[in-house]
Amino acid sequence: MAANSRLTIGVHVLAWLALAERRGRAVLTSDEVAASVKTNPVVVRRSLGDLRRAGLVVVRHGAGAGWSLARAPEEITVLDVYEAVESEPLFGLHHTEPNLECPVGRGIRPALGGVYDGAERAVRGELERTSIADVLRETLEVSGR
Amino acid sequence: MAANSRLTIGVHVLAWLALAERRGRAVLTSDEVAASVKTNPVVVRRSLGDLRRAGLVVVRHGAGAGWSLARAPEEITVLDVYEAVESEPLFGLHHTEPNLECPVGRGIRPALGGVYDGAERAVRGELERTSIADVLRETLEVSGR
DNA sequence: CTTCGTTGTAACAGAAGCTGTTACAGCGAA
DNA sequence: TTCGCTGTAACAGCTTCTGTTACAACGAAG
Repeated sequence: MAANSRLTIGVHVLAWLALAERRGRAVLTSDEVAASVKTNPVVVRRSLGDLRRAGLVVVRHGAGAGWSLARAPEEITVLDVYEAVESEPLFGLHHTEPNLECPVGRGIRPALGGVYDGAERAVRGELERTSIADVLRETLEVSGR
Repeated sequence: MAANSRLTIGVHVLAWLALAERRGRAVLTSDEVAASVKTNPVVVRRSLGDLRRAGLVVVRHGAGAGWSLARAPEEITVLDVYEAVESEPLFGLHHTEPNLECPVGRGIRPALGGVYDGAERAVRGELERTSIADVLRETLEVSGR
């Protein structure tokens, strides 16, 4: 499948907000964020909406409106972003119920569910190890500031 | 996205072949496998084609044709199946290149790539811990034989 | 060497999801 | 009251997945 890029967009947006804040720009509009991601402002607002519902960013309305981080970038992990933007499990079970008259068809789903749960736990544990501040630091090292 | 079910189909097919073999049916046709998965035989042949290219199953043509495992179910891991049926990475980067004039846009992709590589490694390590024989055993425990 | 059941693959339709885009109502600070 | 920005609906284009039909190719059996 063409893997979706929502996690990438979400992390990019937060890293950019974190850098702007460090530079004294506490609030960014979706237009300004979209310029860095190079996509449409509505796409960014959709992503920021997910992040806002998860409590990772706050929004200001009215004149001088825009977005900022809800807490320090050290305290937002990539796992937080993953949970904010992703609702589907990593692996899907059968689209249609397998044949329940077959012993394999009858028992395979719970058996596979255990394996998939383990894989999800592994991914989450790994994503939790990295914060937005970590990503921003590595990003700036690569881009040479 | 609606997660795809190819890994599930692949594991189901192999578990069914393993059980059939244990019961003395060394070779199954795609029709017989499809009856357990409850889907179209062509869908099963597509999955079996992936598994054959990966060396997990062997096919016989002509009269009495059909499929069987290429090696013992204890020596096929869920990771083998994952690699046989899945080509895309777990997480996608930006669809369009971000703004390279922005420090974040310039460095975010390699930084995120490191995080995603770690997550892929974690998933693979977890999938490698379970064999088709393990899945079959748990499946039969659940289905009560 | 013919027969016949099965494989391997192309082609297509329908459904679903993602990205990108336009449009516009709603909000709130100034 | 104004004005800039948000929030969201609606739509198009693209891609992928599943399911389906169709048919050429293969090879064991007789």
